[in-house]
Amino acid sequence: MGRTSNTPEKLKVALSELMLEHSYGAVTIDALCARAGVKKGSFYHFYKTKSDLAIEAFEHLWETQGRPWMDTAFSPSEKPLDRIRKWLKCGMDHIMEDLENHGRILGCPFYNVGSEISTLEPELAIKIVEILDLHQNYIGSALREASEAGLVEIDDINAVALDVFTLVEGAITRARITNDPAPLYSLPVSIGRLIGTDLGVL
Amino acid sequence: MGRTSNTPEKLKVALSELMLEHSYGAVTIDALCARAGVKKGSFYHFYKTKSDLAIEAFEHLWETQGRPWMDTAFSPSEKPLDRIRKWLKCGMDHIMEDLENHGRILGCPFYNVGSEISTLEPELAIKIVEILDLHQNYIGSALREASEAGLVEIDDINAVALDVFTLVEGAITRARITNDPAPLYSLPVSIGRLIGTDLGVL
DNA sequence: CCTTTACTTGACTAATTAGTCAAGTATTAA
DNA sequence: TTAATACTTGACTAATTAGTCAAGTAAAGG
Repeated sequence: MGRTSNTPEKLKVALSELMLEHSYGAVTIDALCARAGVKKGSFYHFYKTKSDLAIEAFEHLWETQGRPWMDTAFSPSEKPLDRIRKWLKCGMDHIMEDLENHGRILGCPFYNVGSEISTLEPELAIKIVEILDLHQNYIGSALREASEAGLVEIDDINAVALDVFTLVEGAITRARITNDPAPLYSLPVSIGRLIGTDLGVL
Repeated sequence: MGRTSNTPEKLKVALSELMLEHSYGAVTIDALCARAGVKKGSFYHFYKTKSDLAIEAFEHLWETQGRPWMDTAFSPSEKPLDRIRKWLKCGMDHIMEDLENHGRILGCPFYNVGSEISTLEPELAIKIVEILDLHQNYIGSALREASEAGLVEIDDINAVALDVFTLVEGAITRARITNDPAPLYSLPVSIGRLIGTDLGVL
């Protein structure tokens, strides 16, 4: 009973965008509501704090963007190493789209906001870590398959998956800081070194 | 003439600490002055904005901590690859000290704040990029020497130096987000893969 | 159709934060 | 010693931001 509403969705999208365009802390409730096209009372009808909304916003971001992207790239229909190539390619394309649309490299919301809020918003940090781990598992499972197929020789697959993901996130963060995609270009070669097989050009 | 003052220094130190403990945006002028033991009027006597102070704070941080650390680690008296080992060792020690003193992994101020403010404070971002480049040059020059000494075989030394630095920064950032030093342990091995020579245990 | 109720709105208060300033103080350098 | 002045202070204003609420609206479900 009573009316229904897509206000929560609008707020999640607005916060996701604003966090990435500026920073988590720089997003005021007023600016958030303005972007969402919603009045402040509505925000407080659904959420107690910005942090509460952020947790849902990150879940939403993962479900609507992260997971679909990862599922596509890491589809079992591709050969294991091709999955990693496809992942890098899609990520790169997405970053270049941001650059065209915003004139900025926006980077990864999970890493950006994670490092910003880790000492301030423990519950939000937990959610972010959860999602980072999900990403990493995709890489781990591709490497495991590649290893089983004899395409690579890796002792500690989880450690290498972490390295690969860490290098990529580090490069994306650097790209955001410098607003320059240059640090991303060498990733296929560098990841090749980490896993012991050149990934070639994307 | 007139009195002298160490207020600017106290403010730089206070901001450096608070940025790392919380975030750049979360530091209010009031909190900053309280930490520095200084009244707000004094802050405005010396600086126009927090961003102005931050630029000097980062310079100060580099001169008093970053550069001495890098100069010690990358001393020409060490063999080129030992310099990288020493750099990692010192960094690791420093991070573990933070963990003991604050109960937190605080990470790298340049990377943390850089990714937070890159879309908001262009001049501050420029200063941060400048300092990141300085760090990277130390690695590049050690690798160049190692290469000339035949200790490693690397085509594009600058690219590999970037990779090494990026991997380390990515790992430190992850450690901050998760408040767990685990991502750092594998760095010597992983960097070994990037440069083509195992660095062994620190 | 009509009742119930979830949602919306705008106008409000309270709290925080930024920024100003005139008066006072301490130190330098002549 | 003292005059000049750089720095300090606390009390102030202004602006921003968070958060509240009573009254109104619209849709779901009977």
